[in-house]
Amino acid sequence: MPLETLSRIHRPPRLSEEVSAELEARIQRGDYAPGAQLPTEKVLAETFGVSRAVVREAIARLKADGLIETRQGSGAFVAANPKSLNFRLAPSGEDGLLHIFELRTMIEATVAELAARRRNDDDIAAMRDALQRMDAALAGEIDGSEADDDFHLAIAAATHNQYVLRLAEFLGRQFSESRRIAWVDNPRGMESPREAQREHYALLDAIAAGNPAAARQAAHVHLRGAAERVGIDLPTDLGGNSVGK
Amino acid sequence: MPLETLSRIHRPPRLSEEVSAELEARIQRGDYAPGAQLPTEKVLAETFGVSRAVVREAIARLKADGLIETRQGSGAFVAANPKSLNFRLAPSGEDGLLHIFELRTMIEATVAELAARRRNDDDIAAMRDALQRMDAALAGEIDGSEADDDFHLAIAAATHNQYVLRLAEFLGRQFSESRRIAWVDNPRGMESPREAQREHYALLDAIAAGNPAAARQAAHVHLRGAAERVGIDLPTDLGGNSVGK
DNA sequence: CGTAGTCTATTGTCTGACAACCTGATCTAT
DNA sequence: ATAGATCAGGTTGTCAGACAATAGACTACG
Repeated sequence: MPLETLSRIHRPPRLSEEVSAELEARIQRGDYAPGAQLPTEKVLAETFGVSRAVVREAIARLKADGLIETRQGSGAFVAANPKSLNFRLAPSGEDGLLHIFELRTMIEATVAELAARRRNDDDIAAMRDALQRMDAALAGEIDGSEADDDFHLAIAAATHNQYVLRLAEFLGRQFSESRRIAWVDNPRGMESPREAQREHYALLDAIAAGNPAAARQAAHVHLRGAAERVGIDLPTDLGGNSVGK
Repeated sequence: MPLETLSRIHRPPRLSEEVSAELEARIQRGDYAPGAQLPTEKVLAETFGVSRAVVREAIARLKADGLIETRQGSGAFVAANPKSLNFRLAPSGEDGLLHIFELRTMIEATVAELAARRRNDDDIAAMRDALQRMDAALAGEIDGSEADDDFHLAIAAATHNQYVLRLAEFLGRQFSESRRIAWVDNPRGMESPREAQREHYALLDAIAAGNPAAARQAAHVHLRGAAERVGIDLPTDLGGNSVGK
């Protein structure tokens, strides 16, 4: 058995993926300028030595990513704006984590405020359930991060706006990534989840009471606390803190 | 030319898109549980009454989105975590556009508030430049949407938070999509860009003056105006409107 | 009981063809 | 001569059928 076979174990050949990767590289490299027309599928197939079906799948993938768009009868074109089409949060630079916490604070405070105005009994029940599962996790010393996510998603769901919920889901995934990073940098922060849980209940109470200002404030307190637990001091100019004054 | 042709202008039929949308709906609805095996391409093709090539393209798209994964010789399976891994804004349902405007209002108001606290002279100059280019576009009856985007991005940049800026860029692209859809549904909205421009200058003034509450308020007024111009009445519970009281 | 070989089902790829559509050139009528 | 209609070629979208590559199950044999 040649070594090549072994290497293929974790690198199974997918022609369409190779083609789409090559095309993406050419676009990012600027070989095909934004708005320019790509070679025809026929030409691309001959260029890469594959069938037109493979080229079509590769193009379909790039089309799904928003990098190119096709017009029947006309051709395929590089998207006008091939900037960062994917939104990923990778903490980079001195203020990376700080800026991520700022963003999260802004979003969650606004979401909490709206949730306080629109929540119904079912929404509150979902939040309370998540927190109780987190209590159980706390008592059993097991992982409660999933219940934590569920709590924040329940708040977003309480806005009764599908796009707010989807943005919260999207950002939640990105944040859980940075949360892991913050955790390895400062494991101490994970030792005081009970403090976070108190803040969670304060936030729940404000939303349940239908007090938008208090909900916004509680979200700020929680996020500020979460930031401090990983050694970050949030600036005071994010708004919301002055609401209670 | 039949009316049907006109309606197709903003609803071109794409079989693969219909199939992928239907499959995605079924997955989100839970018809296919996470980790479960999908019907074979052959079966799906017969079910939808299309060719296998169409089904393959639909699957390729969902695969690119991370919703499903395929194994040659085995089958296609729903991803273990079939939440919306990608964040797309496609207005769907009765309140689609309304909810999108709500989200945009929440984000932009918060961003404007922070920008009012952190902007420096360069930031203000960038905003003013974008608005002046929009004035020129207005006078020449040409497209000013790019300058519009630049203005909103300049506000996001004034927060001096890289992630806020990137989120604004990301959402801006998604919004420009829905803006086109809103435009074909209600072209009248584009006939009063001067009104929007006045709101822009009010927003700029508030940010330049360093007045966070006024900036938040101005952002709300602007977004409410933009929504009204396409025939949407935003609810009054989004916050911000009570700041001035 | 276990193992190797076989067999079948499924996805990946190829080929060829036709349909739908766009673009530009040509033609025609005013 | 100009504007609109018509036509031809090219491009993407879709279809149909076939074979290759792979995975899983089944069977026969030791």
